[in-house]
Amino acid sequence: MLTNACKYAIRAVIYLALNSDADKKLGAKQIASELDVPQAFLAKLLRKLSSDKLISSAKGPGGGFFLNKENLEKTVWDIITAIDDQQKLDDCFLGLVKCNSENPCPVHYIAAPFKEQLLNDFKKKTIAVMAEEMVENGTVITLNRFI
Amino acid sequence: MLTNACKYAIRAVIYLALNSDADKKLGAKQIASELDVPQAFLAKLLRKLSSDKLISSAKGPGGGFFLNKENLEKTVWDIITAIDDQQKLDDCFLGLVKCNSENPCPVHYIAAPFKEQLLNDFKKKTIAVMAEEMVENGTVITLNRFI
DNA sequence: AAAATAAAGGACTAAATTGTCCTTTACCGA
DNA sequence: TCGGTAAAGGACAATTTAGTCCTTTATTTT
Ligand code: FES
Ligand code: FES
Repeated sequence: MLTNACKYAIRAVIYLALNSDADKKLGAKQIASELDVPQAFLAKLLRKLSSDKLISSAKGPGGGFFLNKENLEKTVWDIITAIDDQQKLDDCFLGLVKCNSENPCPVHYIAAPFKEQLLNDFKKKTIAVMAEEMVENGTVITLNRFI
Repeated sequence: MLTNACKYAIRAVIYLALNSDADKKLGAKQIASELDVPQAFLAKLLRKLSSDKLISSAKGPGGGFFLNKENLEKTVWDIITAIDDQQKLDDCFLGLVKCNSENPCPVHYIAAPFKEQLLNDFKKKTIAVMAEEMVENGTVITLNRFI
């Protein structure tokens, strides 16, 4: 579905949404350790997100990554398309060339509504909204390694 | 979600369910061409399925692969576990170490019911039932390359 | 028996994904 | 202005997944 790279990136951005701002930047090292993800690999992903303006960064002492107002209005979909060259969210679950209701595979009727919902969420909800919902639901803890 | 290998294998078995029996065996080459899948790769998968007694085979002229009664009572889950060493169907969609409702990720409430349904289908429905449903729904065509 | 056929088996290659490491650049504070 | 800090960048390595190819073995037909 999503690559590891993509999952790391999404988690990192949500983590930033919840824990950073222009006055509280976070280093790649710190984020990686909080998310229990390989440092250098995450650093590379953060660079990509930064160059795509999905997150903000500052060099030097006291520097790091954070989200500004524009960044908070991006969507998970923006992250997915930035990291995974070609994403496979609308692929058929059983590998048919095309997933559609005219020629559904045996699990299509289960998979299709799910994919639709998921895509809708990914495309419509901003990072800010996602983060907000997590706070409301008390699911903040889920982003780090302690189950 | 599922590897290509696994998808190929599932499609091949369903294809066999619909088109083969002890008196009408199908060669790897033929199946691969019908499913538009790499021959040698599929052949390897078929060997594995055969050695795991999920499909039947016969060597020599007139030989090939087919499903016997026992084979028809296997499930998609059997195929998945035979091909993908460790499957990732219950992984969290955003890469949390554990997917559960105590610590749901932002898409958990969408993903969880889907995964449950999918797993249930994969584990409960036999190949025979799957194939039957496809015939009833007229979805046979979907297994080959012509959308 | 010989030839043809098709699976069984396994060595090998290719590509994509995941991950590491080192150098450079920019920035801050002393 | 100098030293430390942290991102930017890119080369490189490792692993996993995907796919090919060739040889062997069993079976059938002539
Ligand atoms: S056709 Fe297979 S998931 Fe839609
Ligand atoms: S916790 Fe992420 S899908 Fe369940």
